[in-house]
Amino acid sequence: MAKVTIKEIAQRAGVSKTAVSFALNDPSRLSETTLQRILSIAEELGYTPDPIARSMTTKRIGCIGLLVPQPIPDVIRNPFFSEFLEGIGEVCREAGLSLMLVPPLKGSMRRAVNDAAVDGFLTLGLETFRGTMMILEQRGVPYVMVDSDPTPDIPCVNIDDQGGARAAMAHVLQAGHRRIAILGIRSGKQGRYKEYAGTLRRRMEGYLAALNEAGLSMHSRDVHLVECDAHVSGGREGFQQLWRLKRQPTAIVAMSDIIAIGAMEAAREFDIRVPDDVSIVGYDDIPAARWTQPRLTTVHQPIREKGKLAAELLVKLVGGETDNNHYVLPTNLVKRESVRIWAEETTAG
Amino acid sequence: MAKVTIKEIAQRAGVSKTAVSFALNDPSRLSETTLQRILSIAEELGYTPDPIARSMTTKRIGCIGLLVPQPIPDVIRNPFFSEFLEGIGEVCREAGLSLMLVPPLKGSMRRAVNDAAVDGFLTLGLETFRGTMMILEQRGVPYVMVDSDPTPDIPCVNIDDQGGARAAMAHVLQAGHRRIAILGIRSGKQGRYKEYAGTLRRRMEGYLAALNEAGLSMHSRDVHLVECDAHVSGGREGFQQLWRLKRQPTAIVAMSDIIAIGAMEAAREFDIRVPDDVSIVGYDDIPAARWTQPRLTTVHQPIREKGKLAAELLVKLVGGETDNNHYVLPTNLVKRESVRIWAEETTAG
DNA sequence: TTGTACGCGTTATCAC
DNA sequence: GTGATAACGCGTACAA
Repeated sequence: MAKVTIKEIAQRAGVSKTAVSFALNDPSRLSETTLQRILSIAEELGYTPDPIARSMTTKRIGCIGLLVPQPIPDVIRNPFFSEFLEGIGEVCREAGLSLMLVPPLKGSMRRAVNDAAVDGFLTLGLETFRGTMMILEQRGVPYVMVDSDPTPDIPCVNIDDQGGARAAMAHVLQAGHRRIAILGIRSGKQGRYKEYAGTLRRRMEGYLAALNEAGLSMHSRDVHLVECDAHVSGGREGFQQLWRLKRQPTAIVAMSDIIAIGAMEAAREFDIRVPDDVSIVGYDDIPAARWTQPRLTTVHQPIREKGKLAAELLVKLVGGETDNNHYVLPTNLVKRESVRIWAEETTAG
Repeated sequence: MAKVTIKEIAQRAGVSKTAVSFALNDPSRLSETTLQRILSIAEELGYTPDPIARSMTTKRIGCIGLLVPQPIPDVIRNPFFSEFLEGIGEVCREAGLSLMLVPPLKGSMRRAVNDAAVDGFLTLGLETFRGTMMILEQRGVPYVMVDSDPTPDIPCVNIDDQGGARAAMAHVLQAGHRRIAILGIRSGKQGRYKEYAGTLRRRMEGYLAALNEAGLSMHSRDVHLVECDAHVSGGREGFQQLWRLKRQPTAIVAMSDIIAIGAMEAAREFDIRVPDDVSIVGYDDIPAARWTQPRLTTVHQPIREKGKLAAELLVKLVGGETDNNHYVLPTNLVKRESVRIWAEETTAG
C-alpha cells in the first residue's frame, strides 16, 4: 500500500530516476543489463506510475470532461443524456479516453472547471454560457459547446431546434387542435419565455412560428406554457398542473420526450386516454418513445451523432488541430400514434 | 491562452511561490499589503491553478472512477446503468465530486486503472475480477466492488440475485409454463453456464433452483438458454433466435429488463402477443418496465440505492475510514401484466 | 549510455 | 507574525 516511486527503484538499482523512466517508456535508450535490472526491481516492487505526476510533464491526462449544468442525478434521469453519452463513448473507445462527468461543484461552475483534471471539455446545454465560457477560456483547455447559443470562434454543435419545434406544433395544429399546452423545460425564468436562451429559445421560437401561422400566440386564451423538470416526475407534475385548468388542452406539446412520457403516465392514472382524450407530442425521439402505448409522436434529433461529432471535434482540438466550425444537425418529425387527427386542414404550400 | 503560472505571479509581485500560494489558499498568513498586491496581479493575469499540479501535493483530485468492463457505449445502452449512475451522482453532489467513467483502454484494464486520475474506484459487474483486483491493489487507491463475487477484506455491494431469479422463474412455473427460455446476458462463456461468475452465476443458480423444484433442468427438452448483449437489439436478436426453435417457449425469463424489452419489441413485429402468445419476465425493474405495453413483470432491485451505498462506502474509504463490510440488498418480484397465468398451481407453503 | 535540471502547486520546515 | 526554501512525483530536453 505504501506507494512505490520511481525514486525508490532508482536507489535500489543504483541508477538515476531518468534511467528508470527510460526503462519503462523508452527501453532502447538503455543497455540490456541496466534495463533488465531496473525492470526486475520494478516488477518485484509492484511499481505503478502515479498518473497525476506523469501527466505533469506529458500535459495529457487521457480524459475528456462533460460539463453539465446540473447535478449528475438530475441530468442522468433523462434518457436523452444516456444516448448523448453513447455517442461520446464511441469516440472515447476509439481514442482510448475516459470520460468525466463534471457537474457544478457546490453550485460553482468555476470550481468545477478549474478542478477537473481533463484534456478538454464538452459543454451540454449551458444556459448561462457567457460566464462559463470565460472560465473555460481562463482554464486554457479546448472546449466544444453543445446545445448552446452559437458563438463566433467557438466550436459549436447544435441541432435544428427551431425547425423541429415548428414541425411538431404545426402537426397538432393541422390535426385540428386549438387548445394547446406546451410543457417546457424548466429554465429558471419562471415561464418568461422571452428571456430564454439556447435550445429553449430556439424551440420556443419554432412553436411560436407555427402558432402564429394558425392565428394563435402565447396570449391566446387556450395556449399555455408550463415548465417542467426534464424527467418523468416533471412530466407528471406538468400534466397534473394542466388538468387543473378550467379549459383543458386537447394537445400537449412537450420540449422533451421524457416529459411527454411522464405526462402519458399521469394521463393513464387519471384514466385519460391518449390520443383519444388528449394528444401528446415529444421532442428528442429517445428509444423509449417507441416503447410507450401509444407510441410517441415526436421530433427526432440525431442524439448519438451529436455526441459523437462534438467529441470528435474536441479530440481534434486536444490534438492541436483547429476547427471553429459551427455544426447544425437536422431534425424531423416522426409521426406515430400519440396525436389524434380531429380535422385535416388544407396545407398551405 | 498561454498558461499563467504561480511562478510568474511570484516574479511580478517580487515574492516567492509560497507567498502566492498562501494568498490564494491561506490568506491569513500574509500581511494585508502583500496579500492585496498578489491578489490583484493574479486577478489581472487571470490566473487559474493547474488542477493536476495542485493534486500532486494534496493527493486529492476530487473525482471517483467507475470502472466498467466494456466500452462506454455498450454499458450506457442499458438504462440500468443510468439509474446506477444516478445513485452515485447523489453522493457526488453531496461530496462535491466528479465522476469518471473508466472503460478498458485499448482493451487493457491495467492501463485503464493506472491512467485514471481518481481518488478511488467503484467497479461494476466485473467478471474476471481477480486480475483487476490485483491491478487495483497495486494502484493503491481504495475501491468498492459492485455486482461481483464477494471477496474477503474487500468492501462489496451486491443484491440478492439468486433470490430474485428464483422468484421470477418460480412465478412462470406456477403460472403453468413448462416451455421456458432464459435470455441470459452475454458472458464470453458461450452459454457454458456452469462457468459463470458473479451476478450471472447467482441469477442462474436461482433459475435452476426453481426449475429443479418443478422437476426441470437445463437438460430438459423445452428449457433453453440464449445469451444476449444487454441492450434492446440484444433482446431482439435473442427473441428471433428463440422463434426459430421448433418448439417455441411459452415463457421467456430474461436476466435484464432491457433484454426483455427488446424481446417484446421483436414479438410485436412478429405479431406475437404478450402475454397471450408468450409470457416475459425481466430483471432489474428499470423505469421503462412500467412504460411498456403490457407493463413488464420483473424482479425489482434497488439500483439507485446500490449505487448510492457503494459510492458512500468509497467516499468513506477515500476519507481514510475503514469498512470492509459486504452489503447485500434485497430483491423482490413485481407482478405486472407480461405473464399469462395458464394454471394456478397450489403453492407449497 | 546515463545523469542533471526543470516544470507545476502545496506545505513542512526553517529563518527572521 | 511574515515569508522563503525545499521536497513531492514523473517525464524529457539537454548535457556529459
